Amino acid sequence: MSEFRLYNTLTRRVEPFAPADGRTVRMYTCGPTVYNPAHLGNFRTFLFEDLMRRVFQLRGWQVRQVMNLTDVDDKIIRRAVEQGKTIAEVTAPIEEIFHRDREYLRIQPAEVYPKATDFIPQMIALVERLVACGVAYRAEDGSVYFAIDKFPGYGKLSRLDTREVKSGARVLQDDYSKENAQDFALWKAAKPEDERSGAAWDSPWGRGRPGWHLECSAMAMDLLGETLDLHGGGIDLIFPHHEDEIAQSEAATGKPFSRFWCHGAFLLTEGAKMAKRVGNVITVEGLRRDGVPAAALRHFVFNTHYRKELNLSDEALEASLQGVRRVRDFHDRLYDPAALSLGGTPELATAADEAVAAAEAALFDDLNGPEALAAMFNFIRRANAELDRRGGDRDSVERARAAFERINSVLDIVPDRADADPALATWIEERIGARREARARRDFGEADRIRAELTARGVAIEDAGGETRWKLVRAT
RNA sequence: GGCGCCGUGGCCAAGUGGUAAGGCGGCAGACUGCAAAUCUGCUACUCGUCGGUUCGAUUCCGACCGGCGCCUCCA
Repeated sequence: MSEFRLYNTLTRRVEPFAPADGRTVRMYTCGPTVYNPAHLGNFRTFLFEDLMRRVFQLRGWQVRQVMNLTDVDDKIIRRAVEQGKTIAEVTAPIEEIFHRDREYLRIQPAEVYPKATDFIPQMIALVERLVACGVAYRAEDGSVYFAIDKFPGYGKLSRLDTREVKSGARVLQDDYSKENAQDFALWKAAKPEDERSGAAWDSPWGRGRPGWHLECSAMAMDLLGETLDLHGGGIDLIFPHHEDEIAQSEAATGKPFSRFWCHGAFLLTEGAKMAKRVGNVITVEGLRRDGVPAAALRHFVFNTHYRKELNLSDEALEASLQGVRRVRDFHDRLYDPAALSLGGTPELATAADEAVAAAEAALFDDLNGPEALAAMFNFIRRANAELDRRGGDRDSVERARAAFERINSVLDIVPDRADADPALATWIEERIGARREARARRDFGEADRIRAELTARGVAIEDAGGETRWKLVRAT
C-alpha cells in the first residue's frame, strides 16, 4: 500500500502520516460557534475535514472524530441578552440548522459532537492543573489567565514573534485585567449579562465561564487522550486559537497535544474572505433554494486543493454543476441493467484499475482532491468509450462499478435525481408514448412538438437503443 | 510594521528540474429523423514581470508588480 502523506502546519512540511496506534485516527476538528447558521466558507473547512476522514477510511483506518460545538461565547451571550433568552435557547435551533446543512452537504457525522457547556467540570479541572503548575494566575477581577512567558514553546505553531509589538495591527484592550497583554483568558469572571443568560458557573475562582480556547483542550483530551493524532480547522484558527490550545494543553500534560495540525484555506467571495462582518456570506440554505445540489458543491470544493484559496463565482459553480451532471449520467449508464447485458471489454477493466490507483495515489498524497477528480473524469471518458463497444464482458462492468464506488466513496459527487411526483411521471410517460407513435408514422413535427412540451416542464429526453429515457433537469 | 499564502489557456484548476492533468465553455466530425447523451479531433511553443543558478526552469534563488490572509475570541 502506498505511503500516506499529509501537510503538517507544525513543521510546514508534507510528512508521512499514520495513526499512532496503527488502526484508528483520533482527530479533533474545531466546529462552529452556534449563534448564526454557518456559511459556505465555514463549510469549506468542514468539507475538507470530511474529505480527510473519508480518505482515512479508504486507506483502511478507523476514524474517531470529535467536533465541538461552541455554545458559550461573547456573541452568543450578547444575542441572548438582546432577545431575553438563555444561551441554550439561542444555540439549540442553530445547532439543528448546522446538522441539517451538514447532512445536505453529505458530510459524514463525527463520532462525537461535544458541547462546551457539557464539559465545564473538565475545563475547571484543567485550569486547576495549570494554576497548580504555576503557568496560570488569578487576576484581581477573578478571571484566570495563562501566562504565555511561562510556556517556552509559545508561538511554535503560528511562528509569531511574541515580543513583536505590531504597529499597524489592531491592538485591542479587552475588558479583563492581566499581567501581560498577550496572556489569554482561561476562565472569565462572570458579568451580570453572563448570569442573566445562564452563562455562569461556580468555580474555585468564583462564578465565571470558560475562555474560548479552553473547551477544545479539555474536550479533546477527555474524549481522545492527551496526544491526538491530528487537530484540524480553518487557517484563521492557527493564531491565537490553536497556539493557545497547545500552550494550555502541553503546559498541563508535558506531552505533545497533537502530532499533526491541519488547516484548510479560505473560501473567498468577491475577492474577499467570506465572513459575516464582510457581508459577503452565502449560506448552504440559500444555495439549496437555488437548486444547487450537494454534489456540485462538493465538486466545487474538492476541485481546488484544500490548502489553496478558493474563489466562489457563478461561473465556477456552473462548471461544477455541469461536471456533476456528467458524473450522474455516467453513473446511471453504468448501473443500468443494460450495461451488464451489453457488457464491457478487457480495456474497461484496465481503465477501472488504473483509475482507482490514480485516485488513491492522489488522495493519499496530502488529500489531492483535484487530481482525484481528474482520475474520476478520465475514468468516465475511457469507460464510456469502452461501453460504447458493447464488448459483452460482464465482469469488466462489475469491475467498473466497483472502481466507481471506491472513488466516489470519498468524493460522493453523484447528484440526487430529482424525483417527479407520480402525476407528473404519468403525464411524462403518456407524452413519450404519444411521441413514439408520432415518430413511428414519421410525423417528426409532432414528435418535436411533444419534446418541446416536455422541455418546458423541465423534462429532458434521450432516444437510446430504441428506447426513450427521460430525466428532470433544472428549470433554468 | 511582523508572519504567511497565491498569480498556469475564455472560466475553474492540478502538476513537474527535461519541456503543461482534469472539469466547464467553444469549434469541427461520428452517431441521431432532428436532438440529447456518448465518442473522436482541435482549443497554453506557454505557466505575473525582470534577472540569476543550471546542459535545461513553469518548477530552484533574488527583485519587482498584482491579489489574499493572520497578527487575541473569525472556518
